[in-house]
Amino acid sequence: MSKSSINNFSQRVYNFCSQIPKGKVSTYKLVAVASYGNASCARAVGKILSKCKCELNSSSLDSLCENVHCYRVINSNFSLGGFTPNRGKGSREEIKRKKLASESVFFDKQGYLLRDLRKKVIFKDFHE
DNA sequence: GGAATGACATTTA
DNA sequence: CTAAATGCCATTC
Repeated sequence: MSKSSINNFSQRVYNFCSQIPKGKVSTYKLVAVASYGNASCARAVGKILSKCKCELNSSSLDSLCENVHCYRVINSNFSLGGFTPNRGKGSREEIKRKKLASESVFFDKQGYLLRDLRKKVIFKDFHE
């Protein structure tokens, strides 16, 4: 019951996230606006993406994330956010940064998107 | 149906 | 920029 009613939400979240092109990133807020109409459900978006099977087995770092592009979604304040609050080397946040760095999207040592890139790599042009 | 949860956002200090 | 407090909402227990 609780699933079939608003399940479109999860569908849209995955759909829009897969629209983010390589070399660009978006935010939970923008995904929320695109999939729900406003940013109030940004927190729910994160919960959905947390289950996009981004389990990183030490064997294969490049997992199913490639299909969902969930690592291309960052916080609205341009910080990496997401993946896990656990910081330090070897953490998932580190891997998220590496993945984005491989697409020329760099973050400073504090975990914030470089200012020069903020108006260039933010993707917001979602479509149905 | 209700309480707890979380890869968030905004405001204030 | 950091930190704390408050609001938000789909999902989960």
